[in-house]
Amino acid sequence: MTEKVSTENQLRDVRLQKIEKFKEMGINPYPYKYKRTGIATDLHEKYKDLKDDTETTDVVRIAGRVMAIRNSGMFIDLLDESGRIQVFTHKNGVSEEIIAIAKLLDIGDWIGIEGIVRRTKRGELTINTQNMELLCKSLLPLPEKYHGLTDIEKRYRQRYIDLIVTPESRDRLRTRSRVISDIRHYLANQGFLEVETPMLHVIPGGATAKPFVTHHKAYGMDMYLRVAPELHLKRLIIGGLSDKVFEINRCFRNEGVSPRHNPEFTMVEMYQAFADFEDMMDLTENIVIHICEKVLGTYEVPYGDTIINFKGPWQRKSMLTLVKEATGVDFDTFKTAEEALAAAKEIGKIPLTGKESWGHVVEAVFAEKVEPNLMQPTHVTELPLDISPLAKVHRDNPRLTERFETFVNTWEIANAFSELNDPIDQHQRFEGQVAQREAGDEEAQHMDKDFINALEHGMPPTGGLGIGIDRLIMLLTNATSIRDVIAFPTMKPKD
RNA sequence: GGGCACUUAGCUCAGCCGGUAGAGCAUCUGACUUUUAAUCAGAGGGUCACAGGUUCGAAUCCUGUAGUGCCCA
Repeated sequence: MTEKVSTENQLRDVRLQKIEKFKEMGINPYPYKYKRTGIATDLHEKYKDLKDDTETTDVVRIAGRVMAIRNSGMFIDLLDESGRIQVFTHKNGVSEEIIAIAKLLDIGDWIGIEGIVRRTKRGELTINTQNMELLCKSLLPLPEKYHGLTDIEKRYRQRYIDLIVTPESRDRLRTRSRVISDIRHYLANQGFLEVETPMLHVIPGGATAKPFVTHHKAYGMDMYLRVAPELHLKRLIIGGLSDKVFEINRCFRNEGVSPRHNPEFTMVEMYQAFADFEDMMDLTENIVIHICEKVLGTYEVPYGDTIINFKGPWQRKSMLTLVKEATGVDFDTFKTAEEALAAAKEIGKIPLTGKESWGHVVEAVFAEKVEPNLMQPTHVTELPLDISPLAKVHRDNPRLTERFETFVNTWEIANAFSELNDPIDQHQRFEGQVAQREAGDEEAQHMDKDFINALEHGMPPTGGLGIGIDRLIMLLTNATSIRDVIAFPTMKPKD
């Protein structure tokens, strides 16, 4: 036995031996169930007025994971889904078998405790063990109790460990779940029908983005993971399935990874017949304000050094106005892309190739000069036509669309428009996109003839809105990375 | 895609101008017993991310690779 074993294996071996000891005692280290009668926070609430150094006669059954062992096993901190509670096991109060079980426990094991509720003289609510059952023996050690798991990479790769030892991670993902569930209920209450549309697309569409390619064997063809559900949701509006539809689901974009971009992310998209982009602005605010009320209980949300105030109404300004305010330049006065490019050059530090259209120039100036200052919720309205291939032309200005993007903390969290329902116009826009693709723009959209065909059957005036759920949850939970609000973020394999 | 930084025990971290590895927690043995980062005594535990190079000698200096983080595009 000269073979060297790692510390981790040594620690694991010790626990494997403990499993054998349990078996020798006739105890199954992986039993089937445990009937509990209480959880930690409920007990803390129920007995909050119990005086120090007082014992009740109430017997409860709790279950959880051993998180700390003090005084040679006399005190155990148990963690269940609701929180922590202390367990006290004294050799004078229980059978020898229970003392034997307690001696074999490690941090990380799951146990069930039946016992009497009391409060210690130091004020800690405690369950005095009468009976103890091993519910699952763990083999691997948990991170250190004081510092927890600080290795960011390990927290993402092994989220199960992070969740055990990092309360903030549990809270964030629980908030995420509540936010999504709340949006779902809010929209349902507003008469929106929840639908599911394909993840596998033959033609990727509905957003300006690079798609993932996959392959369908039986059909012998490549397919794309969807970049947006937009075109299918509009088909449902055309079909009259419901005047209001929505979908909460994953989209996939084959782009770089950053603190604000995960290759797969969650969007809610909703479409409302007979509504326009102004109605969608109201809807955006109402949804977020509703979440603030229901989930956070406040409109003032701290993020980093600032406080974001979600209380409505939010500022609404056109992109051209904002650009004018920031630069003093009114791009609406330029008739051609050349004039706009020259003006942008004059402003300086705008990344441009010189081949941009008028709208792309406006967008670039906006991104550079306005976006970094949009901290409080702001609807940026009336985006240029040539960067909005699915939006309806503005009723007052043919170079603009009835579209807005909502910015919070400098991030775009929503994108919406009066949906283009003129099939001839849409066909021309697609052709423009195809031309951009052929000119080398990988993000430009494809021609979707079936979608044009659908539009030719008539889509009522419709407002459409997409909200990026992950970024919204980042804002609501003060998360610095999108990876903090996704349970299992995309990570490159280590080996 | 570019720049910078990080990677040492299961976890959290030291390790200086190059001399062959340290602490706390966790684990094990024992003591103690109403603790809460329990305490006390002792013990075991390392491919210093990986691959090269310089050197008598590398965790340390150099180059490359990988992963992660931050900033930029």
